[in-house]
Amino acid sequence: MARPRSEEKQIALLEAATEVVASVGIGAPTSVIAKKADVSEGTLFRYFPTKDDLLNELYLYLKQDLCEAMIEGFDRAAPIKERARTLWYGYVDWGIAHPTAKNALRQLSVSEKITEKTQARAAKLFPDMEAVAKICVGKGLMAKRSSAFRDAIFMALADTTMEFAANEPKEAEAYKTAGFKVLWDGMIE
Amino acid sequence: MARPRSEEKQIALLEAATEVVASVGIGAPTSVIAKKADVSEGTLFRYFPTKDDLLNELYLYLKQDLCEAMIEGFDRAAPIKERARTLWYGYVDWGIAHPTAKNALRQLSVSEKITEKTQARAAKLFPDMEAVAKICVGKGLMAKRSSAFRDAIFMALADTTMEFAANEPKEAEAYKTAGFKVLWDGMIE
Amino acid sequence: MARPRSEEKQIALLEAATEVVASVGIGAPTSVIAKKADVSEGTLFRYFPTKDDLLNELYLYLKQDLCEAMIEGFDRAAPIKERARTLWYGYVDWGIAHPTAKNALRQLSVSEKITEKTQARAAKLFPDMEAVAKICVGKGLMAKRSSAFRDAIFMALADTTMEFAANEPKEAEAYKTAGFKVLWDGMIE
Amino acid sequence: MARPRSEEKQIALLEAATEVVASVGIGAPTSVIAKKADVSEGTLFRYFPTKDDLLNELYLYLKQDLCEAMIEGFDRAAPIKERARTLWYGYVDWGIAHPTAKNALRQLSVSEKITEKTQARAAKLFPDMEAVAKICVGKGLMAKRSSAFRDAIFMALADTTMEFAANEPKEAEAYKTAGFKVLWDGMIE
DNA sequence: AATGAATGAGAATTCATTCAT
DNA sequence: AATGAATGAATTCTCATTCAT
Repeated sequence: MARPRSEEKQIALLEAATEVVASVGIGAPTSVIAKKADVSEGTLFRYFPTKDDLLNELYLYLKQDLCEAMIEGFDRAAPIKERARTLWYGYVDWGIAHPTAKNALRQLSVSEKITEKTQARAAKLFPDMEAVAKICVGKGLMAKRSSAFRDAIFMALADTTMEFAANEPKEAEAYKTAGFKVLWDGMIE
Repeated sequence: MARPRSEEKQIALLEAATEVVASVGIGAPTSVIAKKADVSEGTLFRYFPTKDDLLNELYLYLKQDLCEAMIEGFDRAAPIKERARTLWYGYVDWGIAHPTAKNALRQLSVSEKITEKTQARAAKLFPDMEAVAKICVGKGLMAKRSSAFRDAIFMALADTTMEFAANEPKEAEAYKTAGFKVLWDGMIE
Repeated sequence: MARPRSEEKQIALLEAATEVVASVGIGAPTSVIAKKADVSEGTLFRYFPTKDDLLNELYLYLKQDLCEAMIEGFDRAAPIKERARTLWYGYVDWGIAHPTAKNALRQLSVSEKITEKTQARAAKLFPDMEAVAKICVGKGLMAKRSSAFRDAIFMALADTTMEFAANEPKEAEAYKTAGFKVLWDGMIE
Repeated sequence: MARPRSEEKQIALLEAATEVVASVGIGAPTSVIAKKADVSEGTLFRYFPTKDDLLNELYLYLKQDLCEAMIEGFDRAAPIKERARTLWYGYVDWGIAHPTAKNALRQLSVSEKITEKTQARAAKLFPDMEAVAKICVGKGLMAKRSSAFRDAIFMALADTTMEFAANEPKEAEAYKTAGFKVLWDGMIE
């Protein structure tokens, strides 16, 4: 990936892509993204040599943001349930606060365009979570499953929860509580 | 009098579409689908006037199959946990047995192409599940949430479970058990 | 051209074609014409081996109708101006009475699909007119021009006249009178 | 900064379209037009977003050319018959000199593709004609008809005349004289 | 470095015509 | 003879990417 100077433009492109991908999906034309970023069609390809590159970078960019939101306020010294709850709320609240980002992320996640490599890089963005999850659910039936499975369950529950919370804002708090209960009671023996 | 329209071809098209959508996603070219179904491009449009129509029909076709698999062996008289388990295994096992179908269904589910109308028709395919789910989790915290939320949680967990079970067939049984535990312990108070 | 039995169907097809061509133009799908004629798609091609054949036959069919309308009430013994007027009103009134037929005819006339041969056959449909026109304008400047030119002028004026008369029915009579005046005063020295 | 959009190409496309539309009609494939203009298919759609847009622009382009030819040499101070004759010859001679343009214009005129808006824009191209026509035939029977009718008669006669003049170049002058006579004697009381 | 014009390989869809029934 | 399902070439239009300026 060439590294042309203006980081500003790079971010403008990623933000534009977030919006367009969220609303139109992976099939979003690069020209539309460029226009929304206030950048010429050609310039997009100076920052991201390929549309697929753009999508992969976008995936990382969004994951990054999400992860930062999740660790915020995380206290290694807190009791285990508290730590789990912090992560849970960090995740769910981020999704509610950034619906387009969340939607774009979902579109990217199911698309075949995100490479293994990108997924690997994404995992490294948040090594803490790995560790935390391990500690959180070190006992019980789940302990024997891979951490990937636990993460996936966590996310599946959180995704569902944020979806409903976003749709019915008045019930948001209730959904979040209910979702966390499923997670906790289900995963801890 | 003329050659009768063959259901065979319609199914060939749906099966072909399943495979192609599973591997390429919603953007799958109709030409590829037609070729895989061993049918001319024009014929595809005789059976499905529009690509979107094809996708919507495919969604119903797959949901239908899934639902049949789920109710199989369902016994209204069985104890509640047994009924839940039947549905759970029906769902998860179908996904493991038909990975491309399951994948295609996921692609369709997140795409904006599936109309409200289609979703309504799909819901009618499986009224039992509604009822069952209501009975299963009539108590506890979840009782206060909408049944849609419970369904969504069910599916989210099952999707995740089948994903892992399909990837590591040797561990399949363990994943299924673990997944069901999360569902049951999490949802029942 | 094969001559399958039912003349009824042949006419149904021509009538259907008239309507469809009038409203959609030469590009009208044969399938639409067949459906409007209450005949199968394949059958159309038993009556007219080719779409172009259908269009050419349609041209003749409409011209025939028009010509019959024109000669009606024609009196060889009447004074020359009267004869011209009869033709004029025959033509213009036909156009007003059968707007779709007239429109279809116009579409066909400008299309490149009508062959020389068809045009020749059309000319023979109405040999009288030839003769009449010759007599009508045997003197003056026009006498030296080809009869084809006179016919064309006649039709150009009549087409224009019927167009306006059809659009403003209340003024129809006035347009017809005005149009005939141009023809007569212009062509007779 | 980037390559400027070349008016040259736009004109090449319009000229190509003129030829192709003249010979094949409105159904002319955009691919053929693009190739004849020595431009890629994609480029055609950069200059004219839609085939219909191309056709409408072509209509204006040709009308423009025709109108310029008509006003050339027009002298407001000349006697009325002279003014009418100038327009007449301007029109007819243009048609004879540019047979393909004339033919394309006819095809466009009868097609349903030319919008009201385009027709309005075309009318503005040549406000003089309106005025002149009014003066020319301010008296007599025609005075009571709408100017649109007079214009239409003018054009119908001129179209017919140029058709014949173009086909028999040796007789061109005679046809033009004869045609003008019909116009003049017919329209002036 | 940035621009946006140019490209051409597809994409979805239509339709005249053929052919099995 | 009639039907209408099947075909596939042709059509309009889109879009990622390249390249002249």
